[in-house]
Amino acid sequence: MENVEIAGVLEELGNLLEIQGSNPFRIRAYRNAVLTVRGLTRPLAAMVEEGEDLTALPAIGKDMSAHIVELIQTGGLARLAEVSTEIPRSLVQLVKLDGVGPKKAKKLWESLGVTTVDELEVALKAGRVESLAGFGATSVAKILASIDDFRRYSGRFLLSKVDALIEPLLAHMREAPGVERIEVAGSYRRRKETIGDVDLLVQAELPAPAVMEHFTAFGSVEKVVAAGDTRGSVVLRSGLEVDLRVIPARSFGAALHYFTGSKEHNVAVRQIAQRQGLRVNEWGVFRMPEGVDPADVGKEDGERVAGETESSVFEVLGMGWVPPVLRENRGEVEAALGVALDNGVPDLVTLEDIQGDLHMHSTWSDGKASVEEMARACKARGYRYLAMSDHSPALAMVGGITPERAVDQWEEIDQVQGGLDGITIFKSLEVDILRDGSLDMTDEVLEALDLVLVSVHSLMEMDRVSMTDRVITAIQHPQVDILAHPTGRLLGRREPFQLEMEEVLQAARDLDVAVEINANPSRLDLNDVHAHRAKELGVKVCINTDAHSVQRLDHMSYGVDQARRAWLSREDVLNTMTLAQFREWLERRDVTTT
DNA sequence: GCCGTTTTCGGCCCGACTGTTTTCAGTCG
Repeated sequence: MENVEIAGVLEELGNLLEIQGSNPFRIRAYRNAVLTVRGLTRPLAAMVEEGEDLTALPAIGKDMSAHIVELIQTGGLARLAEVSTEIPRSLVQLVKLDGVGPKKAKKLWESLGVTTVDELEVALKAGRVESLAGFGATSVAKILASIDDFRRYSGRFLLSKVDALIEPLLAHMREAPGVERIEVAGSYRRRKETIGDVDLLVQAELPAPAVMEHFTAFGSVEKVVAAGDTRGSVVLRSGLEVDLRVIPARSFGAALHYFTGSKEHNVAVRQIAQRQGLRVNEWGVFRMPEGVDPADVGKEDGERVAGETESSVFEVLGMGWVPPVLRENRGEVEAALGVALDNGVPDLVTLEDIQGDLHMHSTWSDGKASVEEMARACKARGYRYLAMSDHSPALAMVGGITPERAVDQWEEIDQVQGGLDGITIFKSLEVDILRDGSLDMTDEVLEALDLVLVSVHSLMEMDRVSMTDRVITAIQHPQVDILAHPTGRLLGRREPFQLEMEEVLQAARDLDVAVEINANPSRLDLNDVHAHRAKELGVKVCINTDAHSVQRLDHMSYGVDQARRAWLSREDVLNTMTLAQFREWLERRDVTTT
């Protein structure tokens, strides 16, 4: 059993215990164990195999260790089976709804027999919830709205989750007999924020029954939906559907292009081909014989002119190769043809271009690692600078930094800096934007900081006009440098709050404030569309991880993918600057006022 | 349920907001 699956089971058990009303500290123990398991780089199954003591891991004690061993050895967990006889497992879905927590879920179940989101919707609409103690008309409306959000995202997986789920599958498939090459196509290859299902392409000579057999025999397969000669489809225990296609070498590039999509991109490319008397499908690019009805043509009829490599497909159509992240039919086809843009498809920013991470937390607020650990980890990632930006006091639950403690933290930063060369630590804070747009920190501290990030963490249900005023008021403060996670969205969990992004971006341009692409895979906020707009307006975009642990500094790649999907180049991104350039940027207002 | 230790059990991040109440439980972060 894979680590992600183990984490999933422990998480579900913890959630069920919470609904049952179990000791809250026991619940937290489960959550902490889940964090540990998710953060491991080695498979627990291998550690158990080698007889390692799992209780040496943080947050894993006697019971958790036993749970994990049981899961690995039996594939199941008796404790979970036991709990699910007392309480329906589907109740954990209710808790994911905004406005429904464990107590309300339990009440809905005990009073009305509601066990699923569908049943809850029926009960809400029948007016049976409103009369329950603790519920009212307002909460009914709120829950109904969050059911809509829930539906919109159900069945989709975060890109980071898919990364974790398919890595073992890819390793498994590399060992299949006759496999020459493996690629993941689809929205995964385009690096979309969420993924519906996974399209796996395998290059092998047909027929290749052993490849399909190997595929369906993968350990995490729950259900085999289809298993033919060239195409198979399975559902993994995680609920992720994976389609496999076996493709001969001569067609691999064409298939990779075809199955990478997007559908809209493919349509546009096929139109280009048609104008040139060419036909593009997943088997290749073909020149059609004169005077033949296309309806009578087989999949590989005509003269094959391309298909073995993906770039050959573009080339034969007179196009440059288009990076998958751009294939949304948003101008990339024209750009690759050299008709819409002078310089074709832009040179996109890469992870290697990133010189620093300007948003992260330490144990001074809710981070897991010390200032020194974070700084050393940034240095290990090749960065030249970082900003230590813990929370301000309005986020009391995370122990935000008061003006007094800020001064103490600076001392520690100076000490760490003194023992560390090759990387520069900027003193920063992620300051809360309060209801009226004022900032949750004294001007004295703000002026003393190297860099100020601001963000909204509360009162997210304001109307569009008030929220827009609030954010613009905040960035008008003369010390503000970066607007962090501008819309507050949490993929699959919370919609972005109401915000007139165009006004905010224009204000950011006028005020010379940068906007963030938060690289946390659950946020990716700004989205690709807004980040692209920022580029058009000349607003600097900053890609930050918002890491709360050393491990999560690696989320940077998700932020870079998002920036690439937004067409951003190195020069559009603030933290690709050299240290000297960035220092200069920090002084930009002083320069313009003199 | 984990952890650390005062080595065998007590501590474990908690304040703001909301909608429901009529003094606060539940949710959120």
